Amino acid sequence: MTQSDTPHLVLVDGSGFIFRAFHALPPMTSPDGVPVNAVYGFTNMLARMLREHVGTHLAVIFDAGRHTFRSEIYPQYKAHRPEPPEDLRPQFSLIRDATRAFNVPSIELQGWEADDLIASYACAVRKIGGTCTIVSSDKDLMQLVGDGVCMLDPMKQTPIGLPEVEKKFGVLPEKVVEVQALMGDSTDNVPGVPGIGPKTASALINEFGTLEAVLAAAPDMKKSKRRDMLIEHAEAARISRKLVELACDVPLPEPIEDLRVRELDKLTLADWLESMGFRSVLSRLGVSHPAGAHAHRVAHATAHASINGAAQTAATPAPSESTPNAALLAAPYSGYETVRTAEALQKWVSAAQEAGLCAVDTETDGLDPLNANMVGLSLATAPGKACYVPLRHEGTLEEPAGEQLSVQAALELIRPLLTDDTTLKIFQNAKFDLLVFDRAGLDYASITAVDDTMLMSYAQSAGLHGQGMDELSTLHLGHTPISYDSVTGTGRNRVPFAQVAVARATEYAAEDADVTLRLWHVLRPTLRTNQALALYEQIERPLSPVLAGMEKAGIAIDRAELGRLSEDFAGRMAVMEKEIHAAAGREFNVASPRQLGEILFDEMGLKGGKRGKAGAWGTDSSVLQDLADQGHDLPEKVLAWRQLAKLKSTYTDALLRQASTEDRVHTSFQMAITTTGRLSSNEPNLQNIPIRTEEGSRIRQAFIAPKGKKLISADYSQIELRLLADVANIPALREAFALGQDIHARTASEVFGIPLEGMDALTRRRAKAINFGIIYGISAFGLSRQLGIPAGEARSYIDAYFARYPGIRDYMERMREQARAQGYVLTPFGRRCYVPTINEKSAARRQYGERQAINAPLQGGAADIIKRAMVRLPQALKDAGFSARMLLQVHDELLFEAEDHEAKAVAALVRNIMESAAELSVPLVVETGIGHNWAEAH
DNA sequence: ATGTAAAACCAG
DNA sequence: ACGCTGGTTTTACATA
Repeated sequence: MTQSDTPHLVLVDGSGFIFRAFHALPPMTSPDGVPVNAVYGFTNMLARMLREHVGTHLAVIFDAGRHTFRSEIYPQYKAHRPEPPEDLRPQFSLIRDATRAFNVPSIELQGWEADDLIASYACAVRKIGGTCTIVSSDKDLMQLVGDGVCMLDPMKQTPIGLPEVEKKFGVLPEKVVEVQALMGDSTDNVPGVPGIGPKTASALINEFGTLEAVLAAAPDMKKSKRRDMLIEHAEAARISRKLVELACDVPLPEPIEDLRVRELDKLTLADWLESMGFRSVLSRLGVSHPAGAHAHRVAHATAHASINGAAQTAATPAPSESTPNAALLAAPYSGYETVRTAEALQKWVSAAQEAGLCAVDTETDGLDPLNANMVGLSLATAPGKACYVPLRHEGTLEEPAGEQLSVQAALELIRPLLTDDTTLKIFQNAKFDLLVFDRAGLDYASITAVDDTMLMSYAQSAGLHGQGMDELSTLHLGHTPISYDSVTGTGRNRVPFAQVAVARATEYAAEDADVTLRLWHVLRPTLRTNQALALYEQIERPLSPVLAGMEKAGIAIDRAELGRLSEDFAGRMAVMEKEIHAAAGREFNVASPRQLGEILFDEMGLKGGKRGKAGAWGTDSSVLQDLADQGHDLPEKVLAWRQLAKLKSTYTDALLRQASTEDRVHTSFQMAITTTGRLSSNEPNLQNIPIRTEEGSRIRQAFIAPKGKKLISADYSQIELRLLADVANIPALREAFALGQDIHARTASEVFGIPLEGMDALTRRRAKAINFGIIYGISAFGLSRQLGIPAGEARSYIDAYFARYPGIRDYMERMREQARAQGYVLTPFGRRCYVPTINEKSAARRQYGERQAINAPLQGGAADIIKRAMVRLPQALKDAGFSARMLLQVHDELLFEAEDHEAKAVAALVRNIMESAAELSVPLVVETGIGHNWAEAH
């Protein structure tokens, strides 16, 4: 080591590092079975510090004990900290072993936090003219940055200097304590001033300079909640400042000169690394190592753990990484034509037909295609070559819209193009434009030869990124199109598209068509290379006009009945509200969970409250139900009130508002939202109409068939479990389905070893919960909570389940492996479901990714199957001579409207088509029902 | 005034 | 952190 006059002291925040590494790294164990992931991360980091010899002096600083001067002045300080997790506890002493093995001094001092020691060493080294690097990402240490002191993020290996501190706190390091005093810190229980967050705090400090100056200025501020809070909580802020300010004058347990970087004792180090199984560290250090054991990672850990992140698995290149050809990138996104005459439009139509393809886009005065009017349309025939046809622009006195074709005239000119099945029409989200044309007078069903870039992208990248045009353009073309907001303005400056100047509208709208066309050129080849062509051509693309028809049809509601329900709910809520206020002892907003929490747990002093992330009391239904079960009156009443409030606001009132003058509600199905291939429904969401409670089912009764007709419901029975039996190839489950047995009872019989005959309800319920749990990627914790049994018991159920059905465990592991290796899993029909979080460092997020990977093929496979049936059904109904219409899809259920006299025959046909939509190793079973309303049919 | 996050709860 | 996939409403708060 070189001697140097100006020491450079590296201080490693050992305590901070342990927690961060523990949560960031996958679980792993040493050869003798002790969890060591945090130790491994620490060892790697320390090795790196020594290898890159960033400093002349080095020490690792630890916390010592829980009691410090901070808990003296504020007993709640860090009081809510839970005990460290079980897997972390044995690692604390191992990390101290690591410092010894590396011959690095470790320093701690009773009564002081590591942060204070670090601050004191930093001050001391600065005083003697040296420099200091603090290896930590703890924001509390950022106040020390500057003047020879900098920080280094130990995981990301990125420096934290003045710019980073300023970005984080909005002020320079010397003002950080002032900001922290105002904003507080919930993780350490530093109170701060309520209602003041990072933004407000830094704004105040930048204005007044110090906490004291802010507090002094508070009484003169304009009257506001903020002013009152500053005055009321001034003392809390002063205490907070004392809590966050680090002590610079702690006596140094080791003089700085003793911290000079020491020689490694390679044998000691190699021995220790060997005992921990850290062979990779050994070889990286260039220390010769004896042959032997290596780190054994537990079953669920990725094999690519590394704090450098160097060995991340690479997902298969997404379509985004394909290189668009040069012509696509070269043509400018400008120079578009405004089309104002029949002749000009005719020329564009001819050009499109000559090219054999074009992109089409419509502009409207609204986002609901069933109520929006066409304001203009655009065509693109080649990259960079596009036009806009204004139709309903209004213009102003200074800037008249100029000559425009009528909607009628334009439609007649473009009809031959749209109905020409030798010219491909490319849309981004075709369903929307189809319905816009339909409303304008051009039957959507007559539009042929359609491609949809949104669906082309979704079919190969669900879950990887959004499928909006702007996002796809930025991703694949490297070009960000003009935003809609910049054209129409936002907030109260927003104008309808019809009032946008035609020249500006042309730049925007023609570009959209141009971008759509270019996206097609990029996505078309990748559909094949990503093996998504069949999925797109046979499922997604043909489904689009089917959904358009369903949205257009809508479903009839019983307006009078919904009105009565609303009244009924309102009346009962009013009574309950009075009772609730009486029981609470004062009036409050029953709809406010926060106020309710204060009443229950602060004022009434009830026990059993849990605080959420933001520190607010949790008052969800499980909490209230627990309190009700203890005999408390108020929580039970609130539960009942909430149920009615939900039903009224979300369903009865909203449906009455949304229904058309013909008393039908028209949902919108989103085709490219979910990560699994499911549809979603919104405005209104008709996929979550209540059914599970008595009150809720009254709302379903208000969805009706018009006079002379019936509703028919057809739903797949246990489709996801059938897929599981098929995909995981579980003989017992397959047999049960083949025999038409009660699948949950059969599971109970297999797993608990009791006869199928006379199965008791409780045991069956447990088996059912496990079956569903498997589909969702179960944990013992989750199952225990679901069933209200101890976690240990739940664990033993799961073990018994896996012992009986080892194929399911294999399936789960296969999906985890696939997701890790490729970044996605596949449904049985080849749909890719990306799982972007699968290789994350945080254990929680990674496990979430693993559950997604297990669930997606089942949920997505079911979505594929019902979509296949939906694509076939309209034609099948028509071919059979039925006038019946498909109205809704609810994931495993389809709802139809049919003439009274054909209802039974329609139900039989529907069942047939749905059951034959896929050929699995287990039968698909569909149950149908017929009724005057949805509740009856289901 | 307008936008957004968090909490709560509806469905499969 | 705590089983998967969604959407809507409300409150509470930050920002224009």
